[in-house]
Amino acid sequence: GDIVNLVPENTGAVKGNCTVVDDKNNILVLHPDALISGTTVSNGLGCLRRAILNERFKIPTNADNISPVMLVGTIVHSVFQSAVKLTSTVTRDSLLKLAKDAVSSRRYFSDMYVGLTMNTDSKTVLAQVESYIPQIESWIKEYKRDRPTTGVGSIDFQLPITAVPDHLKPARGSTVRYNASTLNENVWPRFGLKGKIDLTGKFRIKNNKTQAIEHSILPLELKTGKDSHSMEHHVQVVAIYTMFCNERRNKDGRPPDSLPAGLLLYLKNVKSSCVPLKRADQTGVLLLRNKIADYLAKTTIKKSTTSDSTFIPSNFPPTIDNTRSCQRCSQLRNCALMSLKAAIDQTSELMVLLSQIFEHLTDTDLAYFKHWATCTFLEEQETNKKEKQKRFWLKTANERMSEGKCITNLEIAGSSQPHSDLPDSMVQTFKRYVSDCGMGNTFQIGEMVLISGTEPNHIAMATGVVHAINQSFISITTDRCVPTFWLYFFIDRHVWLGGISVQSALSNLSILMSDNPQCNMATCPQSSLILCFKIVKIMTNFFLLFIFPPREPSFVKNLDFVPRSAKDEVGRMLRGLNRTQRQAIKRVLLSKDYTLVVGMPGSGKTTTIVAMIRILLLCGLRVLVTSYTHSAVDNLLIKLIKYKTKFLRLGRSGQVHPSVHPYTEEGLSLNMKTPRELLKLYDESRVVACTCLAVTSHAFFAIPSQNRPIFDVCIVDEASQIAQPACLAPLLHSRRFVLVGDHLQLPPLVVSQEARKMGADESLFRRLTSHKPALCELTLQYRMNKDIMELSNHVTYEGRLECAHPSVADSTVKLDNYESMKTLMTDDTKWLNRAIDPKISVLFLDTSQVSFVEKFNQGIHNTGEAKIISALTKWLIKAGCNASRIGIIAPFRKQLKAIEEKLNQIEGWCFIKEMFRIINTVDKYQGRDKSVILVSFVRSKEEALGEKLLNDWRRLNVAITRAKHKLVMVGCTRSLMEYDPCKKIIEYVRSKDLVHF
DNA sequence: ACTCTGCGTAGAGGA
Repeated sequence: GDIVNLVPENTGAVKGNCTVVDDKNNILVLHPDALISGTTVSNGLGCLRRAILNERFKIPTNADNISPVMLVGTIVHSVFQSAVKLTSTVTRDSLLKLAKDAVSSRRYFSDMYVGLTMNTDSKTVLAQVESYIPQIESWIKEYKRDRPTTGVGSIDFQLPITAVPDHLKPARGSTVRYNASTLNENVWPRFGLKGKIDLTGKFRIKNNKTQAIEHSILPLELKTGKDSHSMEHHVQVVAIYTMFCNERRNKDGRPPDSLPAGLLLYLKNVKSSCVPLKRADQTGVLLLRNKIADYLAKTTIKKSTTSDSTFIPSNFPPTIDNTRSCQRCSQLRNCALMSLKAAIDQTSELMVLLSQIFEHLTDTDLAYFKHWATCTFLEEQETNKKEKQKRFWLKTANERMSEGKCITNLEIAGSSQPHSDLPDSMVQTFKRYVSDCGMGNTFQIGEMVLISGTEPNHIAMATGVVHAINQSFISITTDRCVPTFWLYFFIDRHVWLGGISVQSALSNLSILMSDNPQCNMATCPQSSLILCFKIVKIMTNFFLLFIFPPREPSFVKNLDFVPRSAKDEVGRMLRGLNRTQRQAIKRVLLSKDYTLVVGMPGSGKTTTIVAMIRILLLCGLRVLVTSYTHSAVDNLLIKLIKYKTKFLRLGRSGQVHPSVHPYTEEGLSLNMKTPRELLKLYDESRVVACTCLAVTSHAFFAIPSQNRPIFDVCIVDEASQIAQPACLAPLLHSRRFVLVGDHLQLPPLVVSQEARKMGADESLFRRLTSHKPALCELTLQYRMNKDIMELSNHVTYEGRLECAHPSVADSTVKLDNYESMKTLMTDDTKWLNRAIDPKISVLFLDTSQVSFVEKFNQGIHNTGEAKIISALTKWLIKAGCNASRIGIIAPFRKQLKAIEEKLNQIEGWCFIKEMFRIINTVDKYQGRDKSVILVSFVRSKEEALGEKLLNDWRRLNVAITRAKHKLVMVGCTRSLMEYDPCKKIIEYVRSKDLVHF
């Protein structure tokens, strides 16, 4: 069942109906849609296991992201590329200027920041970069032949004859034309490989066999380190890049005698060589690639032999057991963790090495890792199944176009322009060659896209971000000039393939298992997986953290630590809050380790967090604010802005809410000249906000562990919706933390049933709710009137919800035209009358007698219910209810579509629905409310329904707690009685006579 | 076949 791609090379190898694939003929690519990077393959040359671990645990285990040496290498590359592009004569001074510009470029700010934390300042970096200038100068002087007539970006090089393979001699004496207009090109070929070429050029050469003059496009790979001429370099550079370059650029596939070769330049001693691509190299590389792709595609999970119910991934490459190389392997800890102790031969030398990794860990600690790693792998496996369908190159451009994921028939409109705000960025504009249908709605500004040429081999030439778009033009921000070899282009939405959630989950777990004192575990006498906390003294003399078994939270006795100067202000702020909110904040202030704040629906959770942040600041504490989604983080920040509280928002500005933009790193560092200023900004920010996943990847947190930024308090909003491994990251950077959420609302989304059975949807919040002293409940709510609240109290909250105010309890929907409209209603529309009547706050419209049966067509939907909902909506608007105050909820996406179709007749509906996000799934409605909520339950079937979405208490709870004044539910009670949560709702509304047939 | 968000990326060099 595995999918392969056959790359036909030699038609002679076809025998009858069969195509021969062997060491001499043709090439087979396994899982061709899994694109493996060139570095991963060359990594696999030394140790396959390490290559896989590198992919799985993307974030380096030693927490030092980029070493100063690497930084220098990166910058030298960019200086070299700029130097090649120079149209004026290259002088020592012009090169020095390039070096200076590169070192102070904003592009390397965050890397330079990491350097600073390791005592490497920009001066040191510049000095090292400058040491390469003479080499760059001599290389360019030797090979560059300026030809002003060829125009900008076209440069001729002369290469030494010895650099060219024997059978091919440069045409006309010794001159080889080298057109260096493409730098740092993306590589995504059909061999299932991806990568970036430093420099691509066009050769004009004479073939000694045929005497013909050929043009061949060759890649050049630059190395600034030692001229090791290692296997790795040859594999990465020559085999992979050459294979690709030849494939993509030299038309008609590969004429047998054209020049498949690549150039390798070691800049340190200016040694360049031309390495021809041999068939054996090519097949060798692809065999290795195929192995890696197979390991990555199938992380089969096996039941372990031990008694516990966890699984271990069985399809993992073996250890190489070479102590010399293993010793300094950056993946050593992860290698050990994936070996899970028992699997390694006890007598091997490697065992000694690995056992050191485990020394500080107990079996319980390891079981925790094993449990969550297993859940993560299971989840990945399930996601992979779906992701495969997303892989866009398996469909034609026109198919993608019709799905709104692609814009075809684009041509270049003018040359790349420098971006006005972003340094080092270019903007390339395209225009639609045919204008039969517009493209205005295809993409949004800020979205990531891929730019491709029209030839099948020219997929993903460059990546970029949508800068502007209208019906006929689209402009893309890229970090370099878009190659313009082709006439026509298409632009695709960037589909994300690598599971960042997998990588970050595994990395977080790995860090938790590290020897870092902040992550220390304690022995657990009880059964595993009960995460809890132990106070461990760490080097900063503060405390944390994770441990099993459950440890009760601890508190200080009083609030004496609040600075005298702040007391009045703190008191004033506390008085502005209600009873339960005040208690929660006091609890947080007194806490030594952790607090859980249960924010029930409409209880002013955001208000409380905002007040909490401001009070913590007044107490002189530094606060980290996170949540899983950007919108949740920004939701808090927007309120914080109103109080003029300063903060630093980390994260891609395209994802950040526009009103928070001035506070993003990009916004705040706009006029910065040196990385030192960035360091200052980081150091001085008392409130830092970002998503959980950003913590695992952002440079702010990436500095070496002993200097890792430690916050006094970390606040995690919507914590009940965050998967446990993802939630760990921010906590590892704080001394104590506050989780805010509601475990009676929706849990983290887990797609794998198996993982869910193992408890993968248990958030850290939920896990810790068993520690009652840590819990504070915000029970006073400002949203629902008493009838709606009572329903929720009955179904979920067991009477704990209270209205914060009598005005909340008694409020009803405002319908100015209701009375005049009532006269229009007949007996036939009695149900409508009852549903709209402002005095009735909760009503269940039972469809079981009219048999509105659900249908399945790319999703479950129910047209009958959709009709009812749209009729209700129209009448509500007529009765004087502003559309913005109406919310429509269904559990299934397809039903939303069905409802939308019915509502499209309303004038200006498209605009209104987008503007006020009226129609959405239950899951997406969490955290929001509307005056009137219409719920369509959809499910109605003759036979049994089975356990599905509606069987989750928490989803039902979310659905019924979104309405302030009016909640109308539409559904087939006969079918819904199958679900216990629905049954409870139906029994309640029946008992109160709130059902209409 | 329900529900769906988060990531810039691949390589930068060392042994």
